[in-house]
Amino acid sequence: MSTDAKNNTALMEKIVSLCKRRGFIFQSSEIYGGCGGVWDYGPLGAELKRNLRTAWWNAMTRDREDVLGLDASILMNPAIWKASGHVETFADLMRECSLTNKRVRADHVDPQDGVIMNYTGAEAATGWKLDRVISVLMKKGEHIESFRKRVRLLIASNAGEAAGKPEEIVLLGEAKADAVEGSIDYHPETGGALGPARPFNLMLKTYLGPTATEDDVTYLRPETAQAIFAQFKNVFDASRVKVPFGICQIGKAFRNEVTPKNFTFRSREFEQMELEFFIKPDEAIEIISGEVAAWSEGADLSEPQANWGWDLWHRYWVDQRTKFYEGIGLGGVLEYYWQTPEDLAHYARACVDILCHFPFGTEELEGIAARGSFDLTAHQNASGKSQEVFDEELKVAAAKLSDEQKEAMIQKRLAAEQSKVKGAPMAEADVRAWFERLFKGNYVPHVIEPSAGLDRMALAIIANAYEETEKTDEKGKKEVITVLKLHPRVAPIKVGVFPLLKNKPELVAKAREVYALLKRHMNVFYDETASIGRRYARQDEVGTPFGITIDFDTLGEKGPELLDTVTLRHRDGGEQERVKISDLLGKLLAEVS
RNA sequence: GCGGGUGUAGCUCAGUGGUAGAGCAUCUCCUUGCCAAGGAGAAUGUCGCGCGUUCGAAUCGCGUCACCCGCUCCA
Repeated sequence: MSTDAKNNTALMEKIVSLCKRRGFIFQSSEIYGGCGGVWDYGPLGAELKRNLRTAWWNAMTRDREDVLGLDASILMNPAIWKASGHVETFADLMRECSLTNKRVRADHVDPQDGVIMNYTGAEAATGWKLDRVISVLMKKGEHIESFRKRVRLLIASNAGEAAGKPEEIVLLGEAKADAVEGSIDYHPETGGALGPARPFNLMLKTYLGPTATEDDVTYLRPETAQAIFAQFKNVFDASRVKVPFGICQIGKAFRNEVTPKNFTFRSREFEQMELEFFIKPDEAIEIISGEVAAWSEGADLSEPQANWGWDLWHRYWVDQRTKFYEGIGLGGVLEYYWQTPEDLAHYARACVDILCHFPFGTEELEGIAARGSFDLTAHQNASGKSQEVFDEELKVAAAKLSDEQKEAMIQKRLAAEQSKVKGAPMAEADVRAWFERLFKGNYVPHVIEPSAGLDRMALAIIANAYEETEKTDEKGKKEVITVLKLHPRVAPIKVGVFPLLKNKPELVAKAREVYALLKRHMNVFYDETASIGRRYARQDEVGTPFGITIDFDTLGEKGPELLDTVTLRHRDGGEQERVKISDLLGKLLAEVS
């Protein structure tokens, strides 16, 4: 491992340790030896997550007029997961290459010809050993030396750093076995022997109903989005909204990750915050507004416009989400990855990953995808229930189009279908049928989906707030001071209240008074033990942005002008100011909300 | 899933076959007039879990669980 990587691993370990020590995050079921890939939030972690949830909910729905909230259940009719493609994609039997662990679908192995070569194991100069039989297919026409080189490379890449350089790996007990033709027991690319066929379903299976038969199988949702699509029509009908509008939801989702790792970053139970923002198809915009606005560098994205198509809406949401992250203190550490046409799923038109710097690398916090009408159409087809909306404005505008204008739109779309990078083009008859509905004012809305992970967000906040400084005291003793520079809006504790000395009842009484005053409005921590410096330090370590100290001036000992004033200490920089108790609440609320 | 590593007090770690330790943190009392001060005392672990070897296991062996690192996976 490089020095950087070691430092980053050490940093991550310190963060994990702080999280446990101070009650942010604990390992699940720890007293029973833990439980893989799941984590519990302690008192401070619960507050942090709650603050993030509230910030997201306010930004996405409460502060807007065009987004509605939803709170759907985790368990749903399994037909939803069939329609969405989740069951099909992950219920397949897969076989794993014994050399590289690359997986192939069991029913999709191309037949191979060649000679089977067996080895009893392998070893390396580093002392590393592989003590199991390796069976690899030497393909027809492959030279024995290039074959051996290839095997060494595959072994090295799977063993990681322990095995050292590939060319220094020694293959043991080489033995030529049978020649095979049309064998489906070897990986088509690597030639490694394939293991038994096993299901690799990333969804957590459960039984709905006490009889627990195969008929009762359902899944814990692997994402919250599908519930929004499934309830789209109900929300639409119940809320007197018009497209464009959105539905957002916060909730738990579950995935049987093969390898949970990086603390809470990839876990099997996690919380998502998702918005499905429904928009008109571009063709509808063209009919109503005459044209679809084009994006250019520096375009004004602050206020949505009637002539925006999916591209501008997509960029608008990237902009909105960026502003959100800036508002919780993650502004400076974000990166963006615009997926290329090759990266994109066949139904997606564009997808931006918002990435954030973590000690273990730059990883995805949120994905913002333009998914067209893929999801609603899939549910419309599978359920047989129309997911179309009727748009009066569109119907009126379409009625004014000439037949030539209509045909020109159809031709334009047909050409676009032919030049698709991924997926089959839509048949002409289907395109014409779709326009037929559109001209009458009916369409299935398209969607922009900003999908964020709450646990990742919480981890990003903690990791990026973590700061160590070395301090030397009067005796020359060096010590490391840890500060979590959390944004006041997300900090679990907003302010600490301290009497300067606990053996002076007047100070304690006054401090309790201030504590009671603030407590009803924010999370406040009262502390009277140990020295004032230590109390400040304790709060710095958990990211409390403010400290209030009640001293003898507060009691009026230095004159009436300081009576009922306190020291307000700022975590970042440590500067102090004298504030009247009556001004405290307003001043603090402005900072923390 | 494969390979490597780790697992001892809340945290960081020492302890390699013979009665479980240190520093920090925690709690109590005293002291303390603004940035991890000092004193006195207290509490805290069947050494991840199970099985085995041994007169005797934190220590040796096997298994298992969890975490970390490297592969792999991540719709």
